[in-house]
Amino acid sequence: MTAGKRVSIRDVAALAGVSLGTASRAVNRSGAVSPRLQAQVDAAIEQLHYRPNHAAKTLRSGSSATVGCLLSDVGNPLYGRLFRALEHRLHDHGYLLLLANALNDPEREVRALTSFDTRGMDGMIIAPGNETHPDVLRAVDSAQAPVVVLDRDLDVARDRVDFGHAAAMAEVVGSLAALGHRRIALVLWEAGSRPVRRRQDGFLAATADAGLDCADLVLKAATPSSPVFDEVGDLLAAPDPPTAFIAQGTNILMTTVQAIAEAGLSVPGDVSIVSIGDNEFARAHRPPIACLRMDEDLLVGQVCDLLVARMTGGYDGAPVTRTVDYAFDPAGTCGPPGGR
Amino acid sequence: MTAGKRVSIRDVAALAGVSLGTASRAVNRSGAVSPRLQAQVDAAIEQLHYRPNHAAKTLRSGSSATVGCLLSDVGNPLYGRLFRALEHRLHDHGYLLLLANALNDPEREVRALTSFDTRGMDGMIIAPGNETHPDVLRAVDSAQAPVVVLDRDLDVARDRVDFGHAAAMAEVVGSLAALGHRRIALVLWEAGSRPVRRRQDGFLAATADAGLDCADLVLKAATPSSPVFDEVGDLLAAPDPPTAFIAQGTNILMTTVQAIAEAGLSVPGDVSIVSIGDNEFARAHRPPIACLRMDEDLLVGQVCDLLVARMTGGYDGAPVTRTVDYAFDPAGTCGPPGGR
DNA sequence: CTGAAAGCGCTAACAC
DNA sequence: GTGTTAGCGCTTTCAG
Repeated sequence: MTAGKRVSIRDVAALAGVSLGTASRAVNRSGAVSPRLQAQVDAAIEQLHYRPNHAAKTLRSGSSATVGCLLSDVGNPLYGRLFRALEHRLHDHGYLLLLANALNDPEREVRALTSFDTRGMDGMIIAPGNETHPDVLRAVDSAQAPVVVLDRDLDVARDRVDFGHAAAMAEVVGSLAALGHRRIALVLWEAGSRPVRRRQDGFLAATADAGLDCADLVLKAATPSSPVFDEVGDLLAAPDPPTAFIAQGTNILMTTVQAIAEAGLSVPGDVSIVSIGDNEFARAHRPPIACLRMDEDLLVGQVCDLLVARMTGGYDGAPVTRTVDYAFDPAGTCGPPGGR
Repeated sequence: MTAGKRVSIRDVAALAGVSLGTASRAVNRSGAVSPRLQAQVDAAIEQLHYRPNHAAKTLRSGSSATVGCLLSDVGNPLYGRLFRALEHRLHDHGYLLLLANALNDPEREVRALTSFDTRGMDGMIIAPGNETHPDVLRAVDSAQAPVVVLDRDLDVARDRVDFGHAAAMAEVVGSLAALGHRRIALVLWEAGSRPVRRRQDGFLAATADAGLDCADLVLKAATPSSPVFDEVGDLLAAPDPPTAFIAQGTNILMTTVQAIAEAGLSVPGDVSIVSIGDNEFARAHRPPIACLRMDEDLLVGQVCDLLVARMTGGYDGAPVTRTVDYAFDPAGTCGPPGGR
């Protein structure tokens, strides 16, 4: 709203009666400046309402103090919370976060990646939905800045932070099997990406290990927001129905719970249920639904440590992969299979 | 990952055998360039993998092609979806969106605002939680770029887009009263900000207009994620209990529904329920919960039209305020009060 | 239609 | 400690 010409560091230097260089050093508190001159500069800044021009700084210094974040959709609370945590953490290191929702569209993913590159991001945190699309791979590969790939199987030489999906499935299945369950269902959504793939593989391996045959109990919804009401109902009405459900995502979890209730079954009396990931619904449910929990701080810490080390030159060796595991507490909605 | 010096437009010009100016015009398709030279430049771009440097462009041209977005929390799906829609729309106009979550902390809000200013945002879309904090007001007021304030009562001379909360409450209350309800409860969370304030005021006005006295039926949770299970239960157990609930936000809605079920009441047989805002839970519920719906496209359209007009100089008159109304369909969970 | 030249605001050498 | 100077890569007059 304030009119008039934009004030530059030159104006500050002039008003403070110092040189350009000293003004710059004073503004950024880089290099040593005598207390007197520092005070004069501070006063001038205050008086003129001086704000450094970020574009000029970026151009000259080569660093934008910005990290690009490519996610499929912050409309999904999981990603929303992740972004918020990343932002918080990176802010402490002096970085701002630029967010791009690519909605799993390869074109948008490429566009976001090149945009990050063009804008001179100091680093990128990415979880593209298209793990094998050549254009996406090329864009990731040719990025100038360090990249951390988040739980995706991209065939590029980049740092990664993966979720321990298989271990999590093993733990849940083991826990349910120990309670006496022999028919366990896994309900997730159809997607080509790592999390779903690994969960399914892990589930099949874990059930096989436990001597169970549950391959017919893997249910796939078309999208994360497709209701699975009818499918779960059918499963429960079929001969030899599941006595436990592992459900991924809020919507699938909700419609699974609805279908169980509709079938006249109680939780956990008749049927046990486990949510992959924590969410509001699981917490609000009575009793609270047993969850595979991801420690957000731990996750974000791993990602940021890796990225910051690269950005600050603290590490420039071969790409590394870190795995972050889920924690599981069967309390609440897991119990012995009901006597039906 | 590619090593070597960053390629500049100079390199492109040199390889294409044209001058700097022509290269720039060709790259941006600004000004007229002969087809022959255009082709040569295009070839050089391709060959060198040239990417324009955004900082330099911004510095020189004075426009960053970026819009700053200040929200309280994208972890809240409502805001997540809003951001996604804004991003989509503004992208069509050539802008990228920078997101800052301020979590209703005035310090972070000021920081985000000055950060936007420093970085030369072409525009800002803001919904600060602190509507009266002097530092926040000053920061909003002194921003260089056009600002659209989203559903907040900020005392600054800026464009605004407000939600029609009072009209929405009038419609819902009218609809419930017409069904025969005389005891209607409003459950929301304690916050100083416009949406809650306007809803409460609108509700009280609408119930008074309908000749109802429901002032004792306004329930406030401490935070959007505080369960209201017990409070709703108490309300239902009290003499002259409500026969209808209007609930704001997923978590409050869920715990309200839980409490109703726990009290042995059915929806909508005994008790009617309306959700302020659409969400996954409301959709997954059987029957689907009646919602006050905000047309996201309409909302985002209003915001972006206003902002884009300002940014492109299409409008520079006095600040304007637009109101976007909710749509309400009582189907699903609204019916006549139950015979208890 | 094309080329030459100026400079956006800042930092980082380099001298003093 | 402080001042001077040279650009970072780009757009944009201004001549031709």
